[in-house]
Amino acid sequence: MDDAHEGPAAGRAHSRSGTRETILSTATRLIQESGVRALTLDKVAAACGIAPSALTHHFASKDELLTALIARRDEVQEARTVTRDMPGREVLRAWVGLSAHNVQDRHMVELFAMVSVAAGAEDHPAHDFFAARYVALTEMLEGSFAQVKESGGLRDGVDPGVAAQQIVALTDGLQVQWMLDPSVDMPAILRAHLDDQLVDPLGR
Amino acid sequence: MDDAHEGPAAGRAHSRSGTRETILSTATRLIQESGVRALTLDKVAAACGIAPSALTHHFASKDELLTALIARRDEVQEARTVTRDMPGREVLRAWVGLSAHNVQDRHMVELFAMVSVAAGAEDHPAHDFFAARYVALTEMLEGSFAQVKESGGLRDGVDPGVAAQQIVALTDGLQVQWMLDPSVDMPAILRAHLDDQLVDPLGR
DNA sequence: GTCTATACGTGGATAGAC
DNA sequence: GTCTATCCACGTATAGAC
Repeated sequence: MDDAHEGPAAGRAHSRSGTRETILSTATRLIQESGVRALTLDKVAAACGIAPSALTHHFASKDELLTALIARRDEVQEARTVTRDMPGREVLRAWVGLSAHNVQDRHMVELFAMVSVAAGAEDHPAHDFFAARYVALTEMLEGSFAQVKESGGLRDGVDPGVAAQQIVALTDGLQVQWMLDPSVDMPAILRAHLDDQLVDPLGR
Repeated sequence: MDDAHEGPAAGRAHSRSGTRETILSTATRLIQESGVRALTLDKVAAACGIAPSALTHHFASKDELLTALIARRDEVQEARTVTRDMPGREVLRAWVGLSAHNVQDRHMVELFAMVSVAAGAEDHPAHDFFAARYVALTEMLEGSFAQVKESGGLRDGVDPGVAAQQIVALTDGLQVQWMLDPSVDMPAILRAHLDDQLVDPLGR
């Protein structure tokens, strides 16, 4: 993982200060244990064995820390789902599988949903980051849908660009419903949506 | 404490507590002007011309106030879109129209998204309220889809219950994308989704 | 029952010394 | 880079006046 493109306060490539990574994994662990709402910078610092204000040197604000957590999780999940050169259809299948995996990480889903919604506000520090994130995401998926379309796998009238926006939106929205009611079957509902668009069902 | 254990839902039965309504509309106005992030209880109180702690007597917490704002908006929008006895197909059309209307209320969309996501956390005070809200919403829409299905308007394999969850999730998720990129055409994407499920397109 | 005044706790940001 | 120390905003709780 290259931390080359990181935020404003990104360090040199060689710095590799283990502290930053320690903070990220510690914060992740705390969230997985007790949820985002319970997370305070003080607790993170304490769990890291450093002073609260020492965090400031690595992450200028709480929002920045949370955003870094998500960026970090993205890398892991991207590696888990989308390998370059993967056929479009397989990307879609992997996408559905991802939502199945997320069910085991409730608090991380909460974190993700909370921060991406907060970033929707124009004055939020991570607004641009998330905007770019969604552009990249939908473009990637649009490519997958386009690939399926070229091989005649898409039903008439289904536009790859629109389909990409839909699958992303559906995924985000389902997380909200699932948080409110864990019996909501995210993968099944996603698959049903795709099956409405694909000539041949994804199967399982 | 006031009467009984009134949930975050807040009542509409004992409607006229003048001040309560003043607080709600003032808070709404402040949010529409400056967004949710900028809203503090102090500002609300100041704008209402009352002391900050006077808010406590009407809304026990900030979460409760925000939830009441959403409940209030629900009533307006419900009246705007869904009239009882409205044919299922018309409900769906009205639902799409609603998203077109929301575009004019960016900050209220932010409020809605932010609170409903926050309420996803199990320890959030409004968790149960929002869970019930989504159940009511999806059941209403499921009824509409079922009605369309009975008249043969639904494509094979489309389940009314799943379709209801999908349209709600899609709407929520699209709001996130739209906040990050206002060029996202929510109504068009919603309509495209419905047209994939309906035998005859919704048209316009 | 509704308002005011005041104070407390928490949590995030800031400044400067080592 | 990390610390100590401080400050301030905000939400919440308490006591009391009308």
